[in-house]
Amino acid sequence: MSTELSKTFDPAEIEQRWYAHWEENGLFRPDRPDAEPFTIVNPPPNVTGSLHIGHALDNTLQDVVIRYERLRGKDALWVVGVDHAGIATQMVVERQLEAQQDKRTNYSREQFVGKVWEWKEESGGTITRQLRRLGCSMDWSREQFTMDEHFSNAVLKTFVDLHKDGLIYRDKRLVNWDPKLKTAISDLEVETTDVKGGFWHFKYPLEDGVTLDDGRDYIEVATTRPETMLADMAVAVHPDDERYKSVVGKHVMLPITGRRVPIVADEHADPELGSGAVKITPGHDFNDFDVGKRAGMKPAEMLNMLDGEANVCQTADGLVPEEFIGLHRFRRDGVDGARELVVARMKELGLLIPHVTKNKEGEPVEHDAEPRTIATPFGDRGGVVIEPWLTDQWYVDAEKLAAAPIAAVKDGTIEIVPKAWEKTFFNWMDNIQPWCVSRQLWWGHRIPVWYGPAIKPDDAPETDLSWTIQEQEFVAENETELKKIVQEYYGLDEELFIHDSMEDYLRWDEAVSSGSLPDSELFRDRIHIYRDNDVLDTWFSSALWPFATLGWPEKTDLLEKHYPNNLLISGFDILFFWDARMMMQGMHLTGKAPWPRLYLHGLVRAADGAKMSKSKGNVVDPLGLIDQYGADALRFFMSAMESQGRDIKMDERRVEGYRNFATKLWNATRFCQANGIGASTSIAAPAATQAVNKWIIGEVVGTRQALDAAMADLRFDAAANTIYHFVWDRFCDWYIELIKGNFDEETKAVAGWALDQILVMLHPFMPFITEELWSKQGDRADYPLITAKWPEPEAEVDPAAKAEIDWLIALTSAVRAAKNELGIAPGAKLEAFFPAPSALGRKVVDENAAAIERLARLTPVHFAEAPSGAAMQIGAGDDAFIIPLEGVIDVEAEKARLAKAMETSQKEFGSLNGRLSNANFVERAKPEAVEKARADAAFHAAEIDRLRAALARLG
RNA sequence: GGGCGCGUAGCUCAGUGGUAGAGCACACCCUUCACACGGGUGGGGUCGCAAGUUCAAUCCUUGCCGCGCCCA
Repeated sequence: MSTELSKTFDPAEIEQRWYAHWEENGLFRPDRPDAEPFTIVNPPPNVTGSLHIGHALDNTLQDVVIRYERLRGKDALWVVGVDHAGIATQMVVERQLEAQQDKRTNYSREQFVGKVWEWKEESGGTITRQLRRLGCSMDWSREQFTMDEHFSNAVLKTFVDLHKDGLIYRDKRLVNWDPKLKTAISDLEVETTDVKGGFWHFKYPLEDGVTLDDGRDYIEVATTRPETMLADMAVAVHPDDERYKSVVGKHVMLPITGRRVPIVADEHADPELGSGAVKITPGHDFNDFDVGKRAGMKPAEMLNMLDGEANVCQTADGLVPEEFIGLHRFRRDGVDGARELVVARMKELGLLIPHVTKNKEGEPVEHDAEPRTIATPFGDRGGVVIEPWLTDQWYVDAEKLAAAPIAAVKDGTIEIVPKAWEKTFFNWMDNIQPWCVSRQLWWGHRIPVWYGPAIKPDDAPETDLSWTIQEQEFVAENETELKKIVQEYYGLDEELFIHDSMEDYLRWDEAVSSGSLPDSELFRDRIHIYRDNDVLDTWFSSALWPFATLGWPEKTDLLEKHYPNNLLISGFDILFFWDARMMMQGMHLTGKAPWPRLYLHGLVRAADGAKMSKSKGNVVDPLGLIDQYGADALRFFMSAMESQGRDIKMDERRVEGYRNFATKLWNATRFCQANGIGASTSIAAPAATQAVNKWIIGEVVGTRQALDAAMADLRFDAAANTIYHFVWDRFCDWYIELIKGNFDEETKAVAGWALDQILVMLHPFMPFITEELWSKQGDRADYPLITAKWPEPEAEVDPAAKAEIDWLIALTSAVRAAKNELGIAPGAKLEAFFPAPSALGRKVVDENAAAIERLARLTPVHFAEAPSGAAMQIGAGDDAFIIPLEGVIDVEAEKARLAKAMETSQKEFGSLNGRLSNANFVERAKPEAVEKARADAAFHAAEIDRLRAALARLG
């Protein structure tokens, strides 16, 4: 029996109650050992994070899919977890320390990491609680964290395996260095922004009495970063540049440092740009680094003039004047830096070439620099200008790993939806750069590499002592393995002393040479090694998410069954960061594509189309929307607006509209209950004899087919709109109206069944209200909707019933429209004549007299000629009703109405007839098109006749 | 500079080689016993501009204009 619903729909109470019920009863992952698996993994949000509108979209779409597949009987697994988010999380905890006038470096690494864990335990669950409010049906029982032991082991194994395969290596080269966070970041984490800057022109004096062909004794260079001249190592000119051919191979004397550097020929120098000569700072510029290498410089020889915080330090040649040491690279917080001082000194030396403009009076005005817009790299987290910096870092050979994913997308093993993204994907993958994966942080997966002194290679000549300054790398998953390989290298009987950091090792080394520690603490007889300080890029670990969450590298049953996953849904903004890297790691480590399909959705934008951001203050909080309209309404909004990757503009009115939709369904169910319509007793459609019941069964079938088709193509908008229109326009507006006053057993059974089907089909989009209504429609405690059965094609469309009801709807609509236009009260019941009924028309009128009286408000209907006199004429399909209204209607208004209809039909007929009389159309168009045109033309011809007769009747 | 996407009713968006739709907004009507977060009816669009392909173009092609994003 059904339980009476409250008069009003209160989402908050229902949401809270049902979510707890589902989770407590394990309904997010019912035990279905023999069912076909369906698996998705969530993009793990940052453990520091809280739910924003983008999460709401992303997780709604995933939940729609997973609930749909669960209802279809699959062993649906939605893996959930959070990401340790190295930089972001470390920043949060450091900020907390700052607030207490404390800092990270006041603690040991171990202590600090302990503090991060404490914080994680305390507030790391925020976002997972919020996902629950959205109704997400993830498998919380297996919640994952990238720092979990098994996951961490997988990360280390990956590093070791990639290293073994030669796909990961240490290299000294320029990295994108974030001087605020004091870590390297990958090129994807750099955002280039145009900022206003300057272009300074300097004279570099030529050495040894050399002059240019035009007699000048200096070479002009221009730069946007004057401070880097302290580490200049060359001046480059284009090899074909006639102006400078004579000085290639000669030298200039750098002002300020007095460094003598060569003039080299390199195609990097653009003769069109500035003077055509460029200063080369290989240690602080990516292009210059390449020029330097081409000129024969080794990375180790390249001069570095900045420390990790981008303050000036002494270069290896000791030529930077003392006054520069310690200055920041450029002005910061109102304090001048090295840039400003270099410019000042150059000006004093008369070596600054001023930029000259004219003022209003036409007089020349000198400026230090030419104003310029400069594309400047910023760190996406720290927000400060990135410094190209020469360091040792670990790199993944992304180019090699990219080959398999590229092939997989090309041959369709992986389908990217929408397809337009494939081109972007290829463009990036084809030009992929080595991936810098080491980060100078404490929070994260520590790189499993140790360093020790090198031993003399067998083939090294006695005179070559270069090995003595080399370090030997040991890469191992765990300490046992480490000991094994270290002892193999040094000789099996050596004992080890492992320092936890390079700093510890250096302290020990210092103590050995200075004798500052007693011999008993030095362990001179052991081999001393130390561990790499750095941790791995967070994306290096999250790239393992589709399989390491399932137990990899162990061959677990779960992994066996649920890997590869079936689908990945993510925002397009992490296509490279995460999706591509999952493909690379997944295909290399498991030999399989992580999923056959990748769905990319867009961004949720503010109502005015701007990107939401905290600084703009236009952020819409999804939890606020849930409070106001309910989670179901927000979810439905997200689904209905999601049309294959297009950005979604936030439109609160629309969320409100979907709340109204939920209310509509609530009230429709209340109405059903009030009339004895309860839960269906069968999954198959009940037997039906009445047209209206056969019709609604057919409509359910059609809706389900359209919904399945939309879901198969991941057309969330089409799926949502399909069910929306079925519920409102078919079920509520017509079916319920048609059955009012006719609640026989058949109708009650069919109505109950149709409502159940609605609840099932709508459930993926609006899980809370549907579950509530499902439970209140009948006692189904052991059969909750979340695990109910998706409608199967166990019912048929009855075309005859459909034609009958369509005719009835057309008649009703036509009568209402005519009354409205003629100003007749909508409720007025009118007597009608139906002199020449079609077989269909006669049947419908015979069998639905009550409905025609109630909806069309025609009664009685005579199958007879109408009496002469003024009357209005109503059409339904090929039929015409004559409604005498002598004295009641405005004859002129009816004439105008008919004339307007006549005009429309004539225009249509004219157009159709024109096409049909075109031989080209009849011969060359598709037969169906011709056939349809003929039928339409015939209809309009008949309509014109009917209207003409009606007008004639009016005189 | 290269690439991608978008331009359809006042707004937010679907859509199809056969003459255009939804939600909201708007106008008028309805205190009809599920629902005014409702019901009924209606107005409103040379589908950015131009040319081409085609019997037929909002849809395909090219160019242009405007907007957005990504990469350099």
